[in-house]
Amino acid sequence: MELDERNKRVLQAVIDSYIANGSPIGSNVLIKRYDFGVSSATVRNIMAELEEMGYLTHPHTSAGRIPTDLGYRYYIDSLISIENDSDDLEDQLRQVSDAPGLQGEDLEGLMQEASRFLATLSHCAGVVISPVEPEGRYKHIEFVRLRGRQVLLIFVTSTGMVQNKLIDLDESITQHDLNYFSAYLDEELEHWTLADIRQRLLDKLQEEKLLFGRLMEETYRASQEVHERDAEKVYIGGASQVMESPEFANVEKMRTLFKAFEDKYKLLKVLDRSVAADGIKVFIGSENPLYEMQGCSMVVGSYRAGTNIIGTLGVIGPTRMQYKQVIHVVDYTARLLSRLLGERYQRGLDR
Amino acid sequence: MELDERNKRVLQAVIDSYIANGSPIGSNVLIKRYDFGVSSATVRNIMAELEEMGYLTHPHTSAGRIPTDLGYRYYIDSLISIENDSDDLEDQLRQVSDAPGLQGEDLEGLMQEASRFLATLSHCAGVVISPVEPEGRYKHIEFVRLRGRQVLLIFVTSTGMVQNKLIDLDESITQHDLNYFSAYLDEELEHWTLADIRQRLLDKLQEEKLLFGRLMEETYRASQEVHERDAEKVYIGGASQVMESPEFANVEKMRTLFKAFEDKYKLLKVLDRSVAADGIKVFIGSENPLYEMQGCSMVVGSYRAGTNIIGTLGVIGPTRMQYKQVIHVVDYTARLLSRLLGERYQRGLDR
DNA sequence: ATTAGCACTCTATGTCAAAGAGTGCTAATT
DNA sequence: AATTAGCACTCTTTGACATAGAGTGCTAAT
Repeated sequence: MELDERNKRVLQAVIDSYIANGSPIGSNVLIKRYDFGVSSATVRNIMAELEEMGYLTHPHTSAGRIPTDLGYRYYIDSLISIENDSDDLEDQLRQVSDAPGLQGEDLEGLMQEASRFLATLSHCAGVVISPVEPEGRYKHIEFVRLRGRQVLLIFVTSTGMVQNKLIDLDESITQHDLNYFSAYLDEELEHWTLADIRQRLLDKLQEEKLLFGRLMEETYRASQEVHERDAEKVYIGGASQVMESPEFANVEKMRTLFKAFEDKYKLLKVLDRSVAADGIKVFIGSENPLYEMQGCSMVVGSYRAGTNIIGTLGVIGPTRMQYKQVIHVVDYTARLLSRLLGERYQRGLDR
Repeated sequence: MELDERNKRVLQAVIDSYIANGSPIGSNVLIKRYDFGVSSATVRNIMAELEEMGYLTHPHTSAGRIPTDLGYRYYIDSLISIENDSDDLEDQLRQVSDAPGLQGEDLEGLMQEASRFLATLSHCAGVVISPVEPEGRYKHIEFVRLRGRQVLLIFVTSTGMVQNKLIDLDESITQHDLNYFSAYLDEELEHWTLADIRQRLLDKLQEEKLLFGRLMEETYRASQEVHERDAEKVYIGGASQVMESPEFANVEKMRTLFKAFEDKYKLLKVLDRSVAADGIKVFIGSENPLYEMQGCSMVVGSYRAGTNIIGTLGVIGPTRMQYKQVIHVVDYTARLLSRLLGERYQRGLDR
């Protein structure tokens, strides 16, 4: 699959041009816009060659060429240079990332803001998955008696994540007893990892069928739920951006995409799985792991706390997107989010 | 604006028919489908009359009639009978509302589920605004020392709402001191309403510039934030449903609508304001308080805890929607949500 | 190996006619 | 006086057809 220099240049020109204008591009237009030093007939031959290799195609005989998914693949792997970005974009990035909202305290707000940030700068839908906290360990459980048999359970991890659950007991219990039980759990569970405490609770539960049996049981169940519910959340921002691009003039296509957006769980799985490794990944059209999105492309990256990858983010848009810019935006946002969350996690450390 | 019985029947027939089929309806089709006991010519005269009164219009001379917004208004106010619903819908409602998801513990999940419930049954986008809790009173504040100068503040109301905030102190503080301060606050603030405790904290803050000055200050700030952040949230479910209806084949129109969906704050204001009163409200086309939605209709209602209205919910869809069914669905969902939340609030009471 | 030239293909656009749906008016009927 | 039959008129939709334009692919010449 080696392409000589000239063929590469033609392929690049076709794809650049198609990305910019969205219309199939023919040999005449091509030599007018780019200077290859050869005639249109030669370009035609080259294009035919590229088509045979699977990088280009044309919608019908008398139309110009457009890239195939394979063509885009080659383009991204070998042809685009990430370095020479327009300063324009760089400025815009810095400007927008200084705006308020990204600085806010609220994790939820930050996620939402980040997804919107991605969307506005990439003109695609922005997707951010909230961080998992691999460092999280048991810190504290608090029980608050609300009314009668209703008790609020509050679960705190060492990273400051808080989850709560309402439980109904069979019989009333005093706040004093609750405090006692809480102190007991704190002692037994301190510093254990989130994964481990469930087992430990289970052990305790079987070991001693004591006064707090029922409460213990509920605590166990809660810890399980906390584990499940804390499963990462998916934030989608600026979905309406994708409606801008003419490829989605077809309403049916768009509906499929938006349906996929609504099934956040599926999206989560796909995004989570696909970004085990480092760096930015691009899924083009049919490469897309989600069937509903095979007409789209996805550019995804990951953000981290220290050395650990703690979350995923990216954009979803038409296959014909400005890959160069979008890759840069995703990369930038990933770093930005890493920094912002890093601040958050580090801030309280002893200095 | 009095219409005689026959005119009413014709208007109703036209609107019913248009809602069902989406195509303008002419005099011939009308007399074939409904039996008025008069000829098409007479019906034509009646239609012309209705048009002059502003209830009907036609897209061009040789097309049939379609309802105007005013026509829909009259239809909803005077012509549709809510009672005689199809048993079909009733069955469907009961069936879907028994499904899991609506029973879950998580408030956030419940809201999301409810919005989806509305969407699937109405074939419109479902909107639910999370409840404000007028009954909420101070219950407990817990401080958890995470690392060094970082302290997690957890705020609990009597209704079981939990909010948390991370604060950075200037100097380290022991968990023991934090517990002391927490106990102090519990004593000082117990049973006060959420609105009042902020003032009370402020008083305390000025009164005693003691050891906990900084902590108190942060607590005050947190209480303020909690108040603001707890502002109702907007949940939109099944937005892709509206793409089904042919009136949104126009992508530009759809984009406007989806942009409006993204600006949840605006949506919140409008929905909140419009449902001060009781019962179901319908906004038709240009009646819509949101400019971006003037091509749409909104059916909104409110849900309650006891006698207090605590939240709003509804659907947004094309002006040509199945009002009768949709109104019923919104009403049903409002009651359902009232019941589910009622259970939640009541469950812990002493029995 | 490159290129000029040309036949060929397919789309996009515009025009035209015919069919169909529906109206509004008039004159006749009840 | 209200209703109706009848008819001319209007406007959209559809399909057929011609034309212009863009672009290819092939062949033969360079």
